[in-house]
Amino acid sequence: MGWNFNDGSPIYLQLCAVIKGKIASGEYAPGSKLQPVRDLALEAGVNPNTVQRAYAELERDGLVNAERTSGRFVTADAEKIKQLRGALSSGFIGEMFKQLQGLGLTNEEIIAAVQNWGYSDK
Amino acid sequence: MGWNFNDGSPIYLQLCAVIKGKIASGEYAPGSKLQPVRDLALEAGVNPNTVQRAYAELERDGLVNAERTSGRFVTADAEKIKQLRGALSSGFIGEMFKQLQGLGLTNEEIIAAVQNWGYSDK
Amino acid sequence: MGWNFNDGSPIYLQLCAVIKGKIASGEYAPGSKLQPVRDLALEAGVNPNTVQRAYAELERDGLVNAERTSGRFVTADAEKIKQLRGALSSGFIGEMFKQLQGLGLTNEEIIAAVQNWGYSDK
Amino acid sequence: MGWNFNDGSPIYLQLCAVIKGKIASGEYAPGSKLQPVRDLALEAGVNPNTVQRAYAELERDGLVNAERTSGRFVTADAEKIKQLRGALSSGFIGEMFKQLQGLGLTNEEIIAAVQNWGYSDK
DNA sequence: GTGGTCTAGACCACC
DNA sequence: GTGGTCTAGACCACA
Repeated sequence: MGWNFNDGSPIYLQLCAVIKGKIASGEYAPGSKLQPVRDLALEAGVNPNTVQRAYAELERDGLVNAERTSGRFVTADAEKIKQLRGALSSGFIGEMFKQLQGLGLTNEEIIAAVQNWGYSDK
Repeated sequence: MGWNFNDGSPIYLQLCAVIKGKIASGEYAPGSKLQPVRDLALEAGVNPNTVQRAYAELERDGLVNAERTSGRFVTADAEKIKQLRGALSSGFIGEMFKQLQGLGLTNEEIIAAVQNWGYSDK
Repeated sequence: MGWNFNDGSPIYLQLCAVIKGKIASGEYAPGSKLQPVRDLALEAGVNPNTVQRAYAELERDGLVNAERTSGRFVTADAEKIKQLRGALSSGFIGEMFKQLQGLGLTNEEIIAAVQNWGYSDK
Repeated sequence: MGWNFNDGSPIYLQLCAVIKGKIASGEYAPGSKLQPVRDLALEAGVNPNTVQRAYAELERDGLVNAERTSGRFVTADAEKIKQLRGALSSGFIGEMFKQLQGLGLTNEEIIAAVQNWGYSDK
């Protein structure tokens, strides 16, 4: 897997974002165990402290729970995950609206274009 | 204007993208003069050759025309600009679909979410 | 091989033209590997960037494909090469017509002269 | 008029070629007076000796005659001019055949292509 | 070792 | 002063 961090924002936030995506999509199943800090740090080529910080962030959001002796686990709370999905979706949709509004399209035009795309295209 | 280049992709392509956006949105009006290569290079803090390359790319796309001694100008061809808007819109929309499909949403759910977002507005 | 650049037009375009000729004639077979940028630069006595630019031009035309780590290859698309042959032929023929029309010959006279030349052979 | 000399061959030969073209096409009418050496040298931005040499070459070919006191004149011999036209035409046609043969076309294919071009195209 | 990008700085043609 | 081209040399990603 390619862990690339090159967009200028803090690496720990980029890590968070990627992990959130995997949780939201189910790639990291509810209740499953996350990689140990050191493993992920090695795999991603970053400092373990950076991973620690990312995990802490996710913990604060209630998306992962730390079990002192056995590692960290994705929350089993389906509601939490559903909320996360909603938040991420909202973010992507909002970003799209922002861009298209910047091009001068109205919300109505945007919605029409999205419908068009979604029904006709792959 | 903030010219930030920090996302890992080639600078000349990022320059292209930004300028395309400005042309598509009308911020750079059809037929108007673009900044001279050296000026933009100075302003963006990059080498003039890099700007040259970006402009050359846009010229190949037919979005700008170089007039040997007087500078470069945004195309006055409204059709070209319309096509550009379409292409950019499509790109943003497609990106959103890709992200949301990655989260496990169907196209129908995506469209519904977009409608929701667009009508309640941000 | 003699790489001479002395006709006033940009070197990278002359490079393009020569290489196109070799591709069209089959001297560079479809799918075969092109010389690495640095090799050709050395052989032709020009800067590697100039060769790079020529190759990029050919790539944009779809005549060569770059494989990141293993080099550039002539397209294996026979149709592309056939089109190239057509374009080059057309160019040479058009040039001849232009010259002979400039001498005051009609198209009919030109065609007759060409037939004459072609059958008696040189 | 743009007198450009940048193809690597001796300038006096390039001058000859251009002047021959003008004589053959009738732009320089039979019997008409040629520009004085110094005028042409000035206009073309070359050394008068170079023009002198070009004129001498044309004189040797019998295409211009020097009248010691009044200047040089295009030959009035229609046959000479006709021959010149033939020679130039032959040269252009031969060049085209060479190029297209180099692309792998047979003489028959070349003739067919020329007919095609001459009848259909502009 | 391959292609790809970037910089720094030069020269040219044009007007 | 404008765009266009070229050189020299550097660094990066990839494998």
